[in-house]
Amino acid sequence: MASSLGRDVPAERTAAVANDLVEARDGAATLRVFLLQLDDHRAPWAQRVVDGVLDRLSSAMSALDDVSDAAAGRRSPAAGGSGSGGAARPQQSVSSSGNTRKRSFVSRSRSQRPSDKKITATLEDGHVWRKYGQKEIQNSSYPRSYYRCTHRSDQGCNAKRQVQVCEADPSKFVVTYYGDHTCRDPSTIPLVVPAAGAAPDCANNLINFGTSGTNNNAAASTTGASSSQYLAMGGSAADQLSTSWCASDDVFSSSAGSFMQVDELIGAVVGSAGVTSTATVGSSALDRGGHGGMGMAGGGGGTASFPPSPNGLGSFVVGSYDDDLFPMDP
DNA sequence: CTGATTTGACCCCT
DNA sequence: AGGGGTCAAATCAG
Repeated sequence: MASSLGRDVPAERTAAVANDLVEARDGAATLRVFLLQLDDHRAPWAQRVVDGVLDRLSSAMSALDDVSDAAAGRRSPAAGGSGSGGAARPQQSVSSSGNTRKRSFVSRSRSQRPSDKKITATLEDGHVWRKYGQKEIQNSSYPRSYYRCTHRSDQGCNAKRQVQVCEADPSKFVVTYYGDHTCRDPSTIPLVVPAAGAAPDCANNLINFGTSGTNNNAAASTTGASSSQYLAMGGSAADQLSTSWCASDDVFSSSAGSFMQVDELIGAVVGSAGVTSTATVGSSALDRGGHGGMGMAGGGGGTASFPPSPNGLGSFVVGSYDDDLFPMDP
């Protein structure tokens, strides 16, 4: 079909560019969070500037998407998730155990391109995930786990991710993200924007990259209370290991509210295109798996698996703030 | 009781 | 035909 557009741009290159854009966006989002710590006068301004950057990045990414879609001769929009092959073809079959299973093929966005891929030591990324499958993969000695955003049902958030233990370094995970979060659940925004007049020192509760939490975010394990409600930020900040795939380690110097200078931060974000996260933030994920992470919640429980959707705390939720909070200046 | 995970089965895509 | 992504019943924890 389309032939002219994508032909000039090698797929690999567009993928690389896309990846850079994703990382830049992440960095900008991170930066945004920090700029919010500024005083009331500068915060809105900084907010707008960063929003502008995010907007540009987003549009660049979508433009790139269009190009590569055209290049790949992609057919389904995959945006809403519906469409693609199967169409509406409800089927019914009987499993070996005698159960009748009806299946409706609504969204089989199979050839969806990853929006991001990271190698990380922690599975937390600030979103609440729900595991919906696990599978042994051909060329891998470790199973692959499939997660989707918890808010898929209530908000139609199509974000997904696949998690697999890194072959080269089993202490790390290869996390592949598909789709973007469209959910706007406040509970996924631990970074509470200080209400007007709120004491700024609550910053410590907003982001805490402190190392005190080296081990397990076991608390983050969903199995506890309703995972979507997990928002322990208020309590002991010391227990919160807010690691993030944004390679925060490279950017922030942690500990008790000591934040980087903004310009330093910008330099870090821009300079290091961000964010290749090999965030070796403790081996929390593994630790967690050790002490009861495995099959802690589920049924049968046999094969080794990943910790059940570790909701992350750290969190930089791109575009998660209500715009109303940041009115435009005249 | 509610909600999350496990796990085998199903089915699309390559 | 087989691999891989998803579904959904079964199971379990809080």
